Formats: sequence, structure tokens, C-alpha cells
Amino acid sequence: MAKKNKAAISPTREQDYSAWYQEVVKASDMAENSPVRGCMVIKPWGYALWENIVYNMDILFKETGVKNAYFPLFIPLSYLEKEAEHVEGFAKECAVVTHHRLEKDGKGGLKPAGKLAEPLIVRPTSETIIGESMARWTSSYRDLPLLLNQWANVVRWEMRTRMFLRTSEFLWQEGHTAHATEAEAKERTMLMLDVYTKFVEEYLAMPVIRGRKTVSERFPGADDTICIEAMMQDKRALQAGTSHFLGQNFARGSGIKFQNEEGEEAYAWTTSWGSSTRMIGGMIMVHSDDDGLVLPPRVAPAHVVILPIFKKGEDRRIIMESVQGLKDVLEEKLFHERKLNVEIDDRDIGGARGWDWVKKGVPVRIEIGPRDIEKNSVFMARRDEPASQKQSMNREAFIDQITDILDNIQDNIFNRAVNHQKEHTFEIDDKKEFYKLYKNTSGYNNGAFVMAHWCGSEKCEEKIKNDLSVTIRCIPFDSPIEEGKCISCDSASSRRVLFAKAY
RNA sequence: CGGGAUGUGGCUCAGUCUGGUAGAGCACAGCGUUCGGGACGCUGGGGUCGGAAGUUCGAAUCUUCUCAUCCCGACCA
Repeated sequence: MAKKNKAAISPTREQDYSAWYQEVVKASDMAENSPVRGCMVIKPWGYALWENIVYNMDILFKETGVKNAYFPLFIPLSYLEKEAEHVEGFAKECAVVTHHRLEKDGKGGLKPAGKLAEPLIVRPTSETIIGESMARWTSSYRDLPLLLNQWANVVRWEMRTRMFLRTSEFLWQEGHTAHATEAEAKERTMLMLDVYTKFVEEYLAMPVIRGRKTVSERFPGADDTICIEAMMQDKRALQAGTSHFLGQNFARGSGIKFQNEEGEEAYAWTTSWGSSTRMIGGMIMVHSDDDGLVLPPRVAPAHVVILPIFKKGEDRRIIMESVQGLKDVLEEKLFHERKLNVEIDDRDIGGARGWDWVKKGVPVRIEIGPRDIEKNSVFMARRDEPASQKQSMNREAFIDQITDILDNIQDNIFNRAVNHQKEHTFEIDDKKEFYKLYKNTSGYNNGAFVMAHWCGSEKCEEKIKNDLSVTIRCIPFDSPIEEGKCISCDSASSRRVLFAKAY
């Protein structure tokens, strides 16, 4: 029978954070592990969420003049060699295609045949192959800027994987732009970070810290990498998007040249920027609770689920008509320019039905039974509140207020995340205190965000990383210039940087 | 690539030490009673025990080899 106060997800966050995470993914029916090492199957509920992310982000990109295109999955091995640091950064995680045919091996199996003259790699990112096209498309300053984006899958052969957070194959978008001037390219780098910030905060309801990566954390081959970092509930940091100013490094490697207004030949200035299905992992870890997934309404695959309640001897038809009627009315309403999506679940599986939708994270659950039909009411529960807190509402009032309720949920989970981040962000000036905070922290309370002074040397950065597995997530744009001493070596420092354990 | 562990219905696992021909819970299907905080009863379907070879009258169980996965390192946006 009913087990009161039992969490729907086991273990809870405090008991075992990473097992809780895997369980939320499974219980929400978003994704599952596949037989292929390190790869996952994204199920309809998870993919619908991704489609909403793609749809909304794509609009924001296009508003800045970016156009979509598509480039090959395979990249000739020699292309990767065009930018020295780039090779260094990605060589170790590339899947390589060496053959193009299978033959019978005589033992009932198949063996590769038809060796390729030049091996192909499966793209880990596409700077080099897109650079090749850009080089051919650019001959005059009038051809610039080139503002391209592609939605694609990439492969990075990671040693250890976790669903959504790090998988060997993942879905993402990668933007690539080429400009005539350095200033314009830098401006674009920042503009795209603004887009990411807007999307992640307003749609995924995840507050982020914006800043610049240190040299050692930079994208391989970039002159500058800027990023947004979010705090998960276990206090670790997750990068939710990055934007790179590539200088002329890739332009030189790929030969992206043009004649400027003075008639001189010049190399273009390029940028690239990306965000992936990893954002979904972040979204899960920021909002979900011990009852499962909590979806931000603005990207939820369904906004409302209606559960008809049947009583013995009652006419099911009357209830189903009422339920269908409510769905029809709701689906005519717009929530941020998107029609409301309403599910009806009339499965005959008892109370487990309601919990299914709690675990799937649907923002609003509605129960309609004989009593509601009599009273012209609905029984409403919000996913951002405890599962027990249901309230009766007048049916018309509910229809009237639903979009406000959804906005309210969106704001509520965002504010909750803002507060969580504030509560676990500290300024620390004492080395002992810094080490004490990070030493022996794990699981649900895995450190904190610490704003501390750093002298700028890679040595200090490296030492802290080795001692504590803590890295400089970024040098926040808004960290003020102030006198201080490096948390590691005591040398003079002019500003604080953001330290955290990272995913 | 080093260290450790595990492979038994869809899932989680028992059975392995001490060989005797396959089990449980959950899930699934049918029927009935149910349904506003996680339902119950009855019936039923589904496994050549990761693979190969060996020992034996007989192998999930013992031996050897092999494959795969997971964990800890190393690595890593």
C-alpha cells in the first residue's frame, strides 16, 4: 500500500549523488545506455527535450545573422594536422576509419577490407573541415563575415562516460565564423556567449557565471576561450557553453585568405562556439530532486499531464470527454509563442501512474474525477512543489492562469538555483581554509564555488589541481580589480578567479 | 594501458565453496476486483546460466583459454 514520504528516486541525492543522477535519467525515461560502449540511446521523452532546445537556440542564433549548413562526418586525417595545438588536443580521442568494406572471413564472420589510402577520422569538432570550405568561399572582404552553424553529432573517444554529461558520441551545435578584422571576431565571440547565457538562464533556468578560461583550460588552438559555468546541486561546476576566439591560427592552417579594401592579401579571423546535449545533464543536476526530473516549462516536452480518475460504477465516457475537452482548450493557448503541449494518461495502473509523471518532470499535473466534474474544478499539482501539495482550482480559472503558473514555475526553479549558487559561493583568502574546504569533500557536498586570488602562474593552477582536483573554472568578467595574494603561492594578485571541482 | 571485480529470463539478483539437469522479486500478458498518495488476487509467457575447449555417467557449479562490462588509477570539455 501507500508508503508515505518515500522518495521516488533511490538512492537520494545525499545518499549517492551520482547513482541518483543515473537513476533520474532512467526513471524519467529520457535515455538509456546502449550496447555500444560509451554511447547512449536518447528515448522520445529525452529527444523531445533536445528538440525544444534545438528549436529555441536555433532561433536565437539566426537572430544574430547566423545561417545553418552541414559538413561531413568524416575528416581526412591530414586536416587535423593543420593546427598544431589542435592535433595535440584531440588526437588521443579520435575514432579512426581505416577501411571502407567488409568481406567474409571464412569463419562465418566479417573482416574489414578495402584499406583507405588516407585514414578518415570521425569529427571530434569541425574547425578543420569547415576551414577548408571557408578558404574556398573567401576571396574578397565582401565575402566576409561568414556566419555558419551546424547541428551535428561528434565523437570523442572518452575513457569514462556518463549519460548526457560525457558520452563518446554526442549531439551538439558548433558555430564557425570568419571575419575581416580582429575586433569583429572578438565581438562575435562575446555575442555568442551572450546568446548562450540568455538561453541557459531563460530557457533552462540555470544561473551561470561568465568568464574567461585560463591558458591551460583553453580550447586547443584558440587564442581565447570564454565560457559559462553553472553550479550543480552537488556544488560541482559544469561548463554549459563555450565561445572561442581563434585568432588567425585556423585561418593560416586552412588558408582562409581574402583581399582587403586596400587590395592586400590577409588572413581571416575566426571564431567557434559550441554547446551540446551535456546541457541536459546540467539541467537535470540543477533542478531535479529526490522524486526525479524537474523540467523547466520553457523546454518541457509536455507542459501539462491530465490524469482521469475513474470510480467504480461511474461512466468513464463522461470523464474522458471532460478531460479531452480540457486538453483541446489548453492546446489552443500559447506559452512563449509555443502551443501548450498536453498529455492525457488514462492507463489503468493505479497510483503508479501519477508517480510516473512526477519522475518525468512534467511541470503541471491535473487530476479530473467525478467530484471535479460536479464542481467544475480540477485538481492541480506543480512539479516544483512537493508531490503531496495538490490543490483544487476552478476549471476556468486554471485555464486562465496556466501560462502564469508555468512562468511561475520557471521563475521559481531559477531563483532556487540562484540561491543555491549564492549559498555555496565563498570568498576565501586563507590557504588552509581553502584546502580544508576542498579536502575530503565528495558526493553531494563536493566543495563549493570559491572566489580566490590567483597570481596567474600555471604552476599554482597545476598544484591546486593535483592537490585537490580543483580547477580554475574561469576568470569571471565581473570580478573586480583588487589587491590580493595568490591562494597558493602568496604572490601579488589583482583579481579573484572562480575555483571549483568540475564535471 | 596498470590494479580489482562481475557476467544466470527485460531488470536486480540467489544458486557456484560442497557437480545431479533453472529459481526469486520486479517488469510483461490475460481475467476479475480497483483507481483523488506508489493496488490486489488468480492464471500465463519468457533463460542452450557471456563464449570456446576440457574433466566427468552427469557442469551454471571444477580446469584452461577467450570475450565483454563495471569500479579504482591514468586520461578528459
